[in-house]
Formats: sequence, C-alpha cells, structure tokens
Amino acid sequence: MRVSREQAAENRARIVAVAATLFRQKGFDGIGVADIMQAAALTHGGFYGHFKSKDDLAAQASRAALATSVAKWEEIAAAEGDTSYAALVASYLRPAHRDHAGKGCALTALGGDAARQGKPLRAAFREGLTRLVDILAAAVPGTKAARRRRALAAMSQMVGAIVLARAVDDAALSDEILAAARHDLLARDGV
Amino acid sequence: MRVSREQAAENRARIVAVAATLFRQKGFDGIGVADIMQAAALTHGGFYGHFKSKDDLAAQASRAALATSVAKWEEIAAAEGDTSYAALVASYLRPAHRDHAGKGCALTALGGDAARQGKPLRAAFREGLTRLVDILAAAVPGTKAARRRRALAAMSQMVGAIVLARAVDDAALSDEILAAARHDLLARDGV
DNA sequence: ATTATCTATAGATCTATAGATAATGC
DNA sequence: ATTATCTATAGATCTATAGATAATGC
Repeated sequence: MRVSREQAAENRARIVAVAATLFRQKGFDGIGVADIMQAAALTHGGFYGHFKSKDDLAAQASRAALATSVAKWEEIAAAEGDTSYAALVASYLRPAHRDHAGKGCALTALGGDAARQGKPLRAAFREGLTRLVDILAAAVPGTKAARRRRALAAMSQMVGAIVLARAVDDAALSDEILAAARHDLLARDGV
Repeated sequence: MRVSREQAAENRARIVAVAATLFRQKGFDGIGVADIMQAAALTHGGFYGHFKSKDDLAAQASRAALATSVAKWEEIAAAEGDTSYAALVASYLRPAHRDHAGKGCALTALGGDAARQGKPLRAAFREGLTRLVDILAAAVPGTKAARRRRALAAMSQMVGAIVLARAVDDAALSDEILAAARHDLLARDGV
C-alpha cells in the first residue's frame, strides 16, 4: 500500500532514527537491514527505495546520532555559561551514558567500528568530532591554539573512559574509570 | 592427515595468533572462522577440535593480544627507569600504532566491540587493562591512590586518542589528535 | 586404537533485487 | 501515471557438525 509523500519522508526519518540506536547498541555488523526495518515497522524490501545500501544508511545514521550529541552540547553550553566545561564533562562521564549506548555518543559507541568503514561514514565522524571539539574549545581558557589542543585532549579522554568503562566486566572498576577521568579532567589548572 | 601432538599445539597457537591480528583489524563480527583457518593454513572443519566456538577463540585471542601489550610495556618500563611514563605515552601515541591496528593494543582496536561481547571476553579485557594500568601507575609520582587514578585517566586518554585518530577521514586532524593527547599527557604537573 | 585434520554439508542469516500491489497526486 | 511499500527469492556467507581419512603413539 502506497503512502503519501509526507508519510514516506516520515518513514525514512524513522528508519534513520531506529538505525542510529540499533547501530550504537550492536555495531554496524551486529544488526541487519531486515531487523532495522522490522524495528521501524516496515518490511525488508522497502529499504532499498530509501537508501542505496546498508553502508549508505550507516553513514546517515552516524550523522544523525552525532548531530543529536552536538545539539545537546550546544544546549548545555548555552545554559551553563562559565561552568560549561565542568557541565559537559560531568554529563559525558555519567554512568547513565555508559549504560545506554543506544542513545549516547556515537564516537564511543561506534568509534572503533568507524575505523573499518568507508569514507562517507568516516567523514560523518570527522564532522561530528569537529563540532563537539569546537564547543569544548569555547569552554576552556587559554589562547586559541591552547584551547583547541586542550579540547582535543579532553575529548579523547572522555571517549576512552566510556569505551573502557563499557569493555570491562567489573562494575567497580568501570565506576572507578569514570571517576578517575572526571577527577583528572576537572582538577586541571585553569579550567 | 593427522599430525603430532606437538604439531597440533603449534597449530592451535597459530590459530590464536592469526585470529588476534585479524580480529584487531576487522572486528569480531568482521572476520569468519573459515577465513581465520585459511589464514592459519588449516581447513575450516578442523577449527572445532581446538575451540568450543568462535566466541571461545575471540576471548583467547583477546587475552593473547593483551598479554603481548603487557609484555611490551614491562620491557619499556624496565629499560627506561625514571622516564618510563614519557616512554610509554610516546610509544602508545605513535602514528605507527594508529596505522597498524592488527598488531596494536586490543583496548583500542576492540574496546568498542568488547562492550557487546560475553563475560569471558570482557574478563580478558579487564585483566589486560588492570595489568597495563598497574605498569602505568608505577611510572607516575604521588600517593598510591593518586597514582592509580592518574594511571586510569591517562590510559583512557591514550585509548580515546587512538580510537578517534582511526575513526576520522582526515590525516591532518588525525595527527593533530595524537599530538594534542601527547602534549596534554606529558605537560602535566609532577610527571 | 586414538586423534588431528579434512571433506562435505546442514541450517541459519544477510544484502540486494525483481515484480506485484495499491494509494497518491497530477 | 506515478511511486511507496510489500511479497518472494536469488545468491552469498556464516557457524557448527557429521563422518571419513590417515598418521601418531601406546
């Protein structure tokens, strides 16, 4: 049964949103097109009317997930003013972020997978990272070059902490990793 | 054709070594049992005489990869003495490490994937991380608690930097991430 | 006799496509 | 008439197993 042009656009957006969550939960190779379409309440065959391939969807879903993170960071930065840096760090290194990969930052959930993917997907990661780093750079003190460097280093630290906190099979160690990274990031001179 | 008990043990070790490289390059879901066995110059069917399942091999290959990293760090720490911390950071954040995931640290190459795997594999990650952090903690100054915290934070930063440097499709940005993390880790007070 | 490896295949799953269907929008 | 979606399936790939083969080691 055919649907309206408007409904079709809505269906397409739903596929991207559902895929963005499922890819972050299970990895690009951990979920198939049929399961994504089922989660979006559509049939498998309809997929190829919306996307050129699974890789195409993976790139678009990554872009969508990262855009959500950027929007969230912009909101935090706008609301917090002088304490933006501390607020961003605390928000990122929260145990709830570690425990809900499907709704969290794609840099941590799919960063390792992205290294093995094609150029369009990695371009989406580059753009998302660049925008997040720009927000972080605006929230730390120092010269322009120092802020940029500090933002890249802090972003690396946050991503690594969540990756490791998710990888280990020990709740106490996992919490300790997050606490250590939080302490380290917030105890620095001049922030 | 049957081989000697000694040769069989050698074959088994070769499967683990080959798998440790291929998993780090392609992810746990990115390479199959048949391809691993072919790379080890054995037939597909022989696999199940050595391992209970693909997951079983994945856990053992992860353990083997991390043990190699621990041995390398012990070597660096023993050779460098007072400058161990700087030597470990410089070694880890080298562009060559980013460019050769198959022979590099499993925490970065498979950390994201590990979060989606079973308990035995994540136990291997916990043990590998714990041993690397112990080596790093011995190389930084401060009280016991401060050293432990600093080691966990530094490890997170190094892992995140390599993950991000591999995920982006821009060589200049990738180099910049590594340089920023190196600078940040080496410019800290008291190290 | 035991057993490490090999050949062959079952059964499941995955991406992608072909052709049918039915409602929209000119 | 166009087109968004559905049904059905081709063709490839994946994990795991069954049974045969042939060399080791008691």
